[in-house]
Amino acid sequence: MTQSLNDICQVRCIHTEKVEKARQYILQDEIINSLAELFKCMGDPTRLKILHALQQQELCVCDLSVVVNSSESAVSHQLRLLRTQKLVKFRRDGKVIYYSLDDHHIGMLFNQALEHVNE
Amino acid sequence: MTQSLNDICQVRCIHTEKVEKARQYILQDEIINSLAELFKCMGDPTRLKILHALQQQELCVCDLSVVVNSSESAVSHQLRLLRTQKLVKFRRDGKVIYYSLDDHHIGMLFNQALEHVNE
DNA sequence: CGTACACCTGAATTATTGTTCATATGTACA
DNA sequence: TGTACATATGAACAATAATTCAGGTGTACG
Repeated sequence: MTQSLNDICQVRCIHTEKVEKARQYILQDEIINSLAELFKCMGDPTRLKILHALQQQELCVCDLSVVVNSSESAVSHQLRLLRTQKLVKFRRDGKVIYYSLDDHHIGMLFNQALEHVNE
Repeated sequence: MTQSLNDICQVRCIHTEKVEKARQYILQDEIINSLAELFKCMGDPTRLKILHALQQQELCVCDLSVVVNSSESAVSHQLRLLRTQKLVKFRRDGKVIYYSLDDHHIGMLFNQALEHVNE
């Protein structure tokens, strides 16, 4: 798991104690990667617009493409990503597929980020 | 600002009322782009590791590169990005430059995201 | 059935991004 | 002033990602 002090490269490291302290605080790569995936998902204007629109109400692909001003194909591709990351869910009603947010944390992340931006 | 119903492409749009409602909810592109920039910043494992380490304590570039297991140059490049986005700040002490988080929202975003991942 | 329509998918293309390497700053200290 | 060291930077390269285009599902309804 956590490497000991002895394993730390002594050449580059300046503050050995601080580095050791930081090492014990490190998150597993698996967790870091999941977090990065999540943030990456929200790091694209088109996807953000989609998520924000879905925060208000469920929408079909067709409507979404109009609202976010992108092609249906592009929106569909992005929705697949968002689906994979469990950010959105969908229900089928005949030919139409309605998308909605899958997790209330997304909205909170969105608002939290807004506070950072508005400073 | 907000376009009226008449401006909506009637061909692609299915649910006119829902689309109109969504249009009134739309955020300015400027805001969306700022948000996307912020999330994009947090959408990379190396940068996330950096941010997480800085959540605990301030660290110099040298230490950071050891902690996140990346080259000093790579870390320096990433830090510049984080600096530009006002996610981290720094202070100089002789030859050494110490970095720390610039905004408490970052930590909250981090924790909020963790909750989404842990489900 | 077969046509229409909402949506999905894969390949291709172009744009963006992360890292490396070589070199440049800037500070301390002899 | 000159050397050492911490950090920054620019160019180059490889990897990733967003969009478009051309077709492929799946459902409804005549």
